[in-house]
Amino acid sequence: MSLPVGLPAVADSDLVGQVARILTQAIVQGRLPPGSKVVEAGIARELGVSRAPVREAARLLEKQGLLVAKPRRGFFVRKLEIRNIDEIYDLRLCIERHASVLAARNLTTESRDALRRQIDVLHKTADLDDPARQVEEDYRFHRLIFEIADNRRLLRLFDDLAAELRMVIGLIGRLYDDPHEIARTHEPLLAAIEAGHPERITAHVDYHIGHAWREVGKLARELALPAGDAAEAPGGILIPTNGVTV
Amino acid sequence: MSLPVGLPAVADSDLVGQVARILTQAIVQGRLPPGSKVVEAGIARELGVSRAPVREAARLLEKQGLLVAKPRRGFFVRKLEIRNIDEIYDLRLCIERHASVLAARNLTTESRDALRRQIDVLHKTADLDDPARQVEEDYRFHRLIFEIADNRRLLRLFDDLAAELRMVIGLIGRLYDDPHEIARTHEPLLAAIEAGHPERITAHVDYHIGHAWREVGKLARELALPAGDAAEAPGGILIPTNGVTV
DNA sequence: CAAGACTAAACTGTCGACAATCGACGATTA
DNA sequence: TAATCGTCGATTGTCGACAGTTTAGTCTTG
Repeated sequence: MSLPVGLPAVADSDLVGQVARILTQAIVQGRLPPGSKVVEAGIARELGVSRAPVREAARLLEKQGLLVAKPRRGFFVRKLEIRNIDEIYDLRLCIERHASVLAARNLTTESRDALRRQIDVLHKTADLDDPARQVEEDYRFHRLIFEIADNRRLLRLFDDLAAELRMVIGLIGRLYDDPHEIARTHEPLLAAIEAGHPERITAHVDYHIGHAWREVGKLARELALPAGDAAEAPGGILIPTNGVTV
Repeated sequence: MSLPVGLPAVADSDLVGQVARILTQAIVQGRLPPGSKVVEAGIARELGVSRAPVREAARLLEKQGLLVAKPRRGFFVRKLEIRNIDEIYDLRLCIERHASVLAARNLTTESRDALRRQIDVLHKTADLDDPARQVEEDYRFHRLIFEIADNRRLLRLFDDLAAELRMVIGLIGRLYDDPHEIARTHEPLLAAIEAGHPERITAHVDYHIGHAWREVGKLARELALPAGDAAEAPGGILIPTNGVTV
């Protein structure tokens, strides 16, 4: 009768997922720089697979916003423009406020401890002089908040945004000169969440994210990234206005 | 030399996009009911294309949340669970507050008039006794707000959410008994946006969306949709914690 | 020397094919 | 009788191929 003995749960072949992860990594780490072309056959050969899974993975990344598809020309790594950065941070600010308030509402002793532990990790990591790791652990903290908020769509959205943000940060370089600063600024945020006052929470999120936004924006402008007000890519699948046939 | 004669913009071959739109329509209109299996070969045959574009389109819809992919089993229309509805409305409330405030900030006489005209359209549509059309025009109004907010990511997100919402509404049936009610409730919202007070705006959005949320939730519970707290689908592509090699 | 025409290579979009796997159904066994 | 096993059709995952288009490079021409 098959006792529910544990769970080896064999690894799915799932080439598409793997390719998507690998591509994401490559983009986020800057190995595929913004604007560069993603040649399907090249990726396929390099990974030892055929083009079909690569295309499907590329489509996913396109929907996620890391790639842009130009018909008959292929996929390109999305270019970083000031406008993109502003859009990303604007959206992030919007959802992180919300997630933080939700997290406060759902906060348990365990989840609170998890957040505290993560702040400790941030402090410890600060001594390592490993910017990539620092970014990673920072991401972990904020992701925790979204996990506690307990809305899977919100979490997915954050992950998608985070991938783009990593691209930005990777390109721009380290964010703070003092890595301990990064750790310290999380404490009042957590305090506000523990206190549970929505206004205080959003104020702290605004300060926290807004600071990063301004910093990144400043650096981006120094690097003279294009503004990018042009239409760029038509984007998502819009539901056309058709005479519904229900 | 090709004078830049604007705009026929021939329908790109772009099979993937077309298939995605068609599939979206079918799902939203309930022709592919929640939980049903999407057989690649079947769709392909029916549309007269091969499986490759169908798969790519399905992957897009998966990322969008309309489909769920079970490895080695195929794609299934996402089941409607109470939890999904709550997540969708929660996220929608979050972004629509934000978009409305942004829209107020960006409001011009033209965009204001566009919103007013759309309310007129809503009133006119109310006499037609065409629920599908009513939903369509309602969607238009809210989409306008996101367009005015002028953040492409926000807009795309709204479109994605809207597709899921249509599925919900299509399944649950008409939302209001009095279609004029739906039109009237937009007026104070627009008034608040014109006034430009963030607090008043969010309050009105909360009321407006919250009302729909409660209505839909009530109907969903009457239909005894499953709660769906189970893990369901792992979801987005997470960036694994790897030793970065920069 | 620069602008344009032409050619060849590279690449995308799409297709059909094949092996591996899943699910159902009936046979087998305790 | 109920549970397990084996078989078979249906379906997915993946691949290689081919036509049409884009791109890069070369050659021509004013």
